Amino acid sequence: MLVALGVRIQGLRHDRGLTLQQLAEAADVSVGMLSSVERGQKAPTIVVLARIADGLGVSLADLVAEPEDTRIIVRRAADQDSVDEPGGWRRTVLSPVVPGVNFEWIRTTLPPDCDAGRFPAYAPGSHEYVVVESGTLRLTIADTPVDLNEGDSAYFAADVTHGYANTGSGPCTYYVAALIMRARVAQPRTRHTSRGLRRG
Amino acid sequence: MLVALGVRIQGLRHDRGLTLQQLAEAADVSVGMLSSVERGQKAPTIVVLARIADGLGVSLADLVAEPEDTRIIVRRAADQDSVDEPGGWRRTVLSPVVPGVNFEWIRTTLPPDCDAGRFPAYAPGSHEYVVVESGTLRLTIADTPVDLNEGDSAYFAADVTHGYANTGSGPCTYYVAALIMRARVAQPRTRHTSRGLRRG
DNA sequence: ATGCTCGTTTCTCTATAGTGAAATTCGTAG
DNA sequence: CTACGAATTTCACTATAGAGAAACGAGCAT
Repeated sequence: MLVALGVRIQGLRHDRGLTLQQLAEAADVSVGMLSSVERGQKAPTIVVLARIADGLGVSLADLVAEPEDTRIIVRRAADQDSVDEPGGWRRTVLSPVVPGVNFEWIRTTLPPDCDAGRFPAYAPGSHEYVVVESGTLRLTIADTPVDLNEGDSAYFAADVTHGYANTGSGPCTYYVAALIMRARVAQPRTRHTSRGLRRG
Repeated sequence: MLVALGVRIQGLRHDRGLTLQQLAEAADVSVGMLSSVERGQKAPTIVVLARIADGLGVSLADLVAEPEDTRIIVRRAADQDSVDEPGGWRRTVLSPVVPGVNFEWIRTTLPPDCDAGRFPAYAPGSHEYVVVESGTLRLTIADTPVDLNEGDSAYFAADVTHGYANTGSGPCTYYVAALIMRARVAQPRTRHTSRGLRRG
């Protein structure tokens, strides 16, 4: 875990063509410390890690996030998951499942006067973007209703319950792009970290 | 900066109804340390911060990410930036600018046989998603061309040069959703410089 | 009040993060 | 092969993170 962070930092440094001392100066961290961190031999405090991130021009969150590996994924129209829900509405998932990325892109068509129901609150930091292609969509964020017409777009923080409904007399088609943060709920506690035997 | 992290941790702990000792046990961290961290009196190393994040059931990246403040942003169709480029193609930016979120959602229409040109490589970790609404789109990732027809969607890592072109005889309309990572190039220390994002 | 429990803070002490400079490796030129 | 400059690693030392337990303080019952 430490070495992974180290190689990640080193990779970013090499990408920018920086030497240890250059980055050390830019990040206001000693060269030796930087070297140790890159090789996973020392665990930096968040303050120095934040300085390193700043020196690299990335956010601290970016540094600790797992790196991306997949390169190109194409989903043909025929391969896309189209779900015809009982209520007469149709959803098409446009985005592929990419490990480490919590992005979903969905095209939905609702028949006239149809309520797609409410969705639960996602973890803090989740966002959703909506664009209406045709028709009228009533978006309800927590308890606040917003009416969107053709061409309107909206953004909202998705950490509250939210619902979609077609309030018009014709069908309504809209796109939803969602960045969902994952939040694990109180796992039975991993015991793989039985630290405490190294203290004398 | 440290106190901000502290109150954030404390808030998450209170949300879960945990006491210092409960979280300390769940996170395998001493109570005193946890207390100090919550009040910003000590700077934890990433290993203990990772354990704390684990105990809270959130990812390390979630912990260090700035909290979201904006709640709902609506952009009416009339307010959206529609740019008619010289080449005869039209771009509409659907996503609003949200601080801290590097997400852009754009609808583009290209006239027949039009090349929208190539875009530079973004920072590692950047992604793009594409959906073709109508027509035929030739996507070029690095040197790999991919042809997308109506309804096809694609994902690719945007840290290489990439281009869009309409190779068909009719107009082509497509959506691009982009998560762009920011990367600064070796500035002379501190001072958070701007972050200019733009996307075609 | 007195005693009890729960939650938090403070205390002591050891392990280690972090610095600055010397030592080492590694190209590359002479 | 030797010399030299740049990049990285090792070394000695100081500051502090982190564990463990004691001390503090707020309810709450008797």
